[in-house]
This record gives sequence, C-alpha cells and structure tokens, in this order.
Amino acid sequence: MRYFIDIILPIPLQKLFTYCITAAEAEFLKPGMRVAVPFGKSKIYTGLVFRIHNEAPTVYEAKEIHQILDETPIVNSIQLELWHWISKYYMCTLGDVMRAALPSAFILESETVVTRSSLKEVDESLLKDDEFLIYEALHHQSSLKIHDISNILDKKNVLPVIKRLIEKEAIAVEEEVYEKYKPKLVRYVKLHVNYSSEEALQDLLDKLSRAPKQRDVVMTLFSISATTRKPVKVSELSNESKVSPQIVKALIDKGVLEEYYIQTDRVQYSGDENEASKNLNEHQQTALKEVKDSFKNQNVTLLHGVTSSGKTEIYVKLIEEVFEKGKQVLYLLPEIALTTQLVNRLQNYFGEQVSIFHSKYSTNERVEVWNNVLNNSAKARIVLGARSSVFLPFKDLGLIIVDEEHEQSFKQFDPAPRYHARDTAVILANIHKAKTLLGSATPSLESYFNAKQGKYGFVELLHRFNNVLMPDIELVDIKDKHKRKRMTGHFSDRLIKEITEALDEKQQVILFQNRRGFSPIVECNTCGHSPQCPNCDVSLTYHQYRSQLRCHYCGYNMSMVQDCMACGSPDLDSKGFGTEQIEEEVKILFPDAKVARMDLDTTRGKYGYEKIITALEQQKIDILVGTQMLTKGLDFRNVKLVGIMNADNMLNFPDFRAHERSFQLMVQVSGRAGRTEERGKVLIQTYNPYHNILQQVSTNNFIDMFNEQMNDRYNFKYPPVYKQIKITLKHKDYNRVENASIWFAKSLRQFFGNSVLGPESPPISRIRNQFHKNILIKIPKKQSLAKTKEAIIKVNNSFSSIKDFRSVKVILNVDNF
DNA sequence: AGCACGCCGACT
DNA sequence: GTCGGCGTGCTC
Repeated sequence: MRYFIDIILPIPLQKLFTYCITAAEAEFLKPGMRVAVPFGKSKIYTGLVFRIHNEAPTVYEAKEIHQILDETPIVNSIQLELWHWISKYYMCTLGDVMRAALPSAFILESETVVTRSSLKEVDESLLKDDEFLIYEALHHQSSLKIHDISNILDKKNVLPVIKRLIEKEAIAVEEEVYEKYKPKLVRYVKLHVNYSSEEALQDLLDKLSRAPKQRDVVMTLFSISATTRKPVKVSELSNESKVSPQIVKALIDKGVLEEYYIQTDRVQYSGDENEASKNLNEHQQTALKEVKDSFKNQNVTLLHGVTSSGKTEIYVKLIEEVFEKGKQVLYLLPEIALTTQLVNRLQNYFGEQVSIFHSKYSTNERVEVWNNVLNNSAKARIVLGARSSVFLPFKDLGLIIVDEEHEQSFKQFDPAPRYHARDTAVILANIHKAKTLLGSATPSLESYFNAKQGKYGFVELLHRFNNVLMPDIELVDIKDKHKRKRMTGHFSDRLIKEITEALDEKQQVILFQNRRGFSPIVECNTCGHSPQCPNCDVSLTYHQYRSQLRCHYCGYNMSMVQDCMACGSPDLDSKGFGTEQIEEEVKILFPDAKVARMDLDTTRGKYGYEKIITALEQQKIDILVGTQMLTKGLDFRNVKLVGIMNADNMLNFPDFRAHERSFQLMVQVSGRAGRTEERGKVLIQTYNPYHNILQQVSTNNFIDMFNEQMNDRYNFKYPPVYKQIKITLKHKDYNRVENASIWFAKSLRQFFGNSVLGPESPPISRIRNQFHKNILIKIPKKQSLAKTKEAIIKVNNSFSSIKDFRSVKVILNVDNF
C-alpha cells in the first residue's frame, strides 16, 4: 500500500498538491502539520497537510516530501474547517488563507545559496566581468544569497550569470531552509559549582577582597537569590550591584560565576496583582442580564450602547464567566483601537491571562502567542486582537466579542483572503459552539438589520456612564457664515468662540478633518493646471511640513513646485484643506495653545500613535487636530469640545455607505466630548445643515438614520438587503481592461441579467499605472449565494482561457463593503 | 505567486 | 551577432 498526502501550499492556486510518503511517515503525520516539499525545479516550500490517503494520482508521479517540520499539528481541525469556509465564501484559495493565517515564521521558503566550488581552481581570465565579481566576492565570504548577488552586480536578473558560473564549475548552489522562529534566550548566572562548599566560598571571598567590585557582585548575587529564590538574570545582577556588565563578565571568565540561558517569552506582562472587576451600574446590570438571556437562544447578540456607556465593563463580566468555565475568549478590535489604554484596562482585570495579537507584533512575538493559544496555556486564555486573530489556533472558545463592530477596517481588502473579521468570527464561534457579542455605539446597518430580523439577539444600553449627558451638538452653517464674512480661514466665529471658552476653562479641544496633508489640490491661477501623480489618476496632495507633493495611493512624492509646471506662472493656489492646514490655522488663531496633529503622517513610527495619546492624556496638548484616527474608542477625560471642520466632504463621498459612515464617524467623534461630569459640546461646520444625516447626528437619532438608510438600500438594491460581489479587473493597458471587462460583464449577464452592473471605471481609474474596471453583482437574498459563486468561477475560468485576457488581473471581492 | 522557457528589439 | 526584455505555461 502506498501513502500520499494532499497539502496546501501558500500560493494562490486552487488545487491541493499530492506528495508521496512512506508508511512510517503516514503513521506519524496528521492534518495540520507542516512539511517541507520540493516544488517546481528547485524550490522548497512549506506545505500544510490537509489529508492523508492511499489514492495514487493517475496523471503524474507524486514527488516525495523533503522533510516533516512539526511533531504535532500547529493547526487544528477547527481551523481547517474555518479556512475551508473562508476560501469558499470569499472565493479565494486555501493557499491564500494559509498565508494570511499562519505567522510568517511558520512559512519557510528555501533560499538559493551560492558557494565557491571546491572542485578546482578556475582560470580567472575565462571569466567575464560580472562573473569575476561574484567569484571574487566568494573569496571573501564563504556564501552568497541571490539577494547579495543582485546587490553586488546592481541588477535584478542575476540567474543567467549564476548559470554560466555553474557551467564553468566556479561555483555551486544549494537550497537552504531556515527555521525563522528563534526562541528568545535570556542570560542568567549562578555561582560555579566549585564554590558550593562553605570553605571554597570563604576562600573565594578572601581572594576577592582586593577586587571590591567583583566581591560586591558576588554578595549581591547571594542577596538576590536569597530574597527571590529564582534564577538571577545577568542584567538584573549588574543593575542591582550597580556595576558594569564587564565586571560580571570578568567573573564568568574567571570561572567564579557560571552563565546559562533560559528560553523566555518575548511578550510578557509585568503588572501588579489583578484588580477585581468593577461593579456595574443598574443600566449595565440590566444590559448584562439581557445579553445573557439573549444568548440562551441566540448565538449572536448585538449590543448597542451609546458612547461612554461602559460596554467594556459588561464585556469584562461576560469574559469572567466564560473564563471560569475554562474556555477561551477572543476579543476582537479594530487595529487602531488596540491602544495601551484598553490593553491596560483588561490586564488590570485578567493579568497575564491576556495575550495581545496585532500586526505591529514581530513575527517572533506572533509565534509565541500562537503557541500559547495552541497549547491553551494560561497566558493566552483571553486574546485581545485585531482582525487576524480569528486565525489563532483556539481549542475551546466560549465567547467572541467584536467591539466597534461597525468598523469597516474589519474587512480586509488588499490581499486575498478578503474576509470580514466580524462575519468570520461569527462562523468561528459557531464551529466552537460559542457565543458572539457584537458591540458598538453606532452599529452597522447589516448587524442592526440582522438584529431587527431576529437573526441576532439585541440589547440596548442608552445611558452614559455616571449619567453624563450626551454632548450638545450644534450645526454651523458655513455658507451663511461666509456670506456674512464671519469666517476666519476654515473657522467660523462660533467655533472660535467655543474654542476660546474651552481653552479658558483649561479644557481640551479636538478638531476633526477627514483628510490629511495641507491641501489635496494645487492649482495654477493662470492656466488651471494642477500637478498630477504620474502613476495614478489623482492630483497630488500638498504636504507642507516637508514641502512635498504626494500621492496618497502609490506613495509617489516630489518637492513642492514654486511655479506652475505647465506655464511657469508663480501664481499657485491650493484648493481644499487637510489636517495640516487646520493645524497651521489653529496655531495662528490660538498662538498660546499647545497644538498637535494626529494622522497617518504623524503616527508612522511604532509608538507615534501612543505618544500623542499620552500627551493628550497628560494635558500636554490643548488642541488636537486629526483624521478619523481620533474616533477609535479613545477615552479622553478632559475633552470639552469637538469641532468637525467640514461634514460635507464625507457626505458627498461616492459610495452607497457614505451616509451611514458619516453618521458613524460623526457620532463617534462627538462621543469623545464630555466624558466626565461636564456636558460636552460638538460643533459641526457644514454647507448644508439641513442634510438629514446631520440632523440625525445632532439629535443622536440612530433609529431614524437606520430607517431612512434602509429605505434607500431597499430601493437601490444595496446591502444588507441584497448581497454584493465586486469584480475588479486591472491591467496597465487601458484598452485591454476595457475589452476584458466588457466581455466579463457580458458573460455574467447571461447568468444574472440586470443584476450585473458595469463595467465602470472607478473614480480613481488608474492606480500604480494599472487601469481599473469594476463590475458589481447584486444578489437577492433568495438567490443561492453558492450557485452564484459557482457561476462567477465558471465565467472567470473561461475568461482566463482567452489568451488576450490572461494577463488581466481579476479580483473577486465578496461583501465588498 | 515564482520561475523557466522562448521569441523579438537594442546594443557591442 | 548577443543581452535582456517580457509573454506563456507549469508547478504534485
């Protein structure tokens, strides 16, 4: 009997690959273990065992595997089930899911390593210049990677050179696979065994009497180990005895001390004893009870709690309960809301049982969290993480909390799998027979709709904590203000007055402008020309702080022009405004105030974001200007006033969710105001104060907004009433995408008729030199989603068998919102 | 996705 | 005449 395995490879290919294994390997291997396999001519890839069987492939001879990489599965059967669901639902390959799900340290890839051939000396005169360079380099260095060679020769295609050198027997190549994960080792010291006896020790101390510092070190070592009774770190020892590490090293060299290493977790919690969770107020208690009741017959419950109503405390109580049953908890948050604030709060309650998982973690840190979850270790009973934490190897989940459920950043857009973490979480919870709690102050229409339909349970919490009043929201008509000349730059007299008052009361102010940079368009007053991105179909945004023009789509940048690039006129004007410009105006209007700005540009570094938040908390900032980053679940105690500089640009965004999103954004920013005793104030500047959304924001009327928006969704067949799949075609040749997209849409219409919209060029039709075309399919609830997808795959298959279209990239995006 | 193979324009 | 560009096809 022969044995085979089907494995998933981390490449976007629909099929699994079959390799042959020995009987012993078949005995040992289990689904979810990794194997290294030869793939293609020379590469070695990491594959994940999906199935073990005896069915020999008929049309090809299966290769043997290279190596088994795990002793036990690193992915469990529940995960494989989830992966399968994701690949089916979001129309991507298992390989795509694998790449997203596993920390990159788990996916090893071979690297070609070039070494000097020891066979014989080569006649250097026979080598060409570039060949000689490599050959020469190998005299100084025993091996070179392909990447190094590219650097030496300063070109990307180096394989021909390598090939020639191999033919001349000057070099040899081999494939090397590295284990990327390296456990972190910490250096510890102890007294050498030679000095364990009393006499030897006394002898030693006598000898060291002429080396007082060294003697100190030894004495300190005793006192530390006596008090802590734990191994002593080298760093700890040198700190405690107040000497340089050199002296410790000298003792080690002398053989007085002995060093050894212990494997340590990179991610560690160093906090005090856990706090007991807070007592809930009556509203929270009612809500908690309602959530629990709802869970009796619903798997998913939506908690609609107004900003600052204390949802987190309710989560904590629920977590405590699940936790006592010995089950795991996943607490999902948008990446950006994963701030120290919240992490600290949870760690105060649950101490080191909380693990954090997000994209700023290094790959080694991720492996550690992964392994802790896999082993159900005490350190990872509660995982607080961003969307990718749905892929962690949970064994026994009891509860998933999706906080800020409405956040669209839960949906992944760019690389496949284009999954929505909230929806994936619901599926994951179902597989675990666990419950899901969705929480938000401004639920998404989908979730609220599901709740209304009875598909989800529903609980409301409409009182702010400590009975703080909801902020007072005032709309300012800037069209009118302009007419009456009551505007200073982008500030109305009302806004200036409120800011002045807040500052006088030593309160803080937040100004929200949903656009970064200084101004999005620079225009010549003479000829009307404005600088465009050479790679994308957009105007360049002016960034004053570096005097640059930048493209927000491809990152292209150039220094700011002094005169028009087309006609040379120095009379340039900027249209529109971003956070930078607001910041500058504030500084002029309020020269004594401390002003800071929070947007993508100021939060680049790893702790950039944190620094600003801390500064605000410590009242080192009076006025903070920022983009939507400001909205994400931050708890600022002392913010009295929130100003929305311009509500119109978000309302006019060309997207069916623009209104919903504007509502969410404005309510969320408003929620930053007045979180303590004093009632907060929100000023919204707009050209159109009678816009329904603005009225609904100002009265915090979620229900009205919901009803009105749902009406539109019914009329225009948009989600959540209809399902939606977006197909994007990309190519650098405009005519080719155009023809391809027309063909694609026509073929789809044969299945779905008028439910197919497009092809259409998106508002930004070219990004990174690729032209885009969109096709949208609207799917009625009663139409089978599975059948629809089958048809799309069919069309896509015939599409890619047409020679002319093969090079056109097709992106399938299910639930593209 | 890589990567090899194979066919055409720009240079020694 | 070669070098290197990218279009095409395959990977168990």
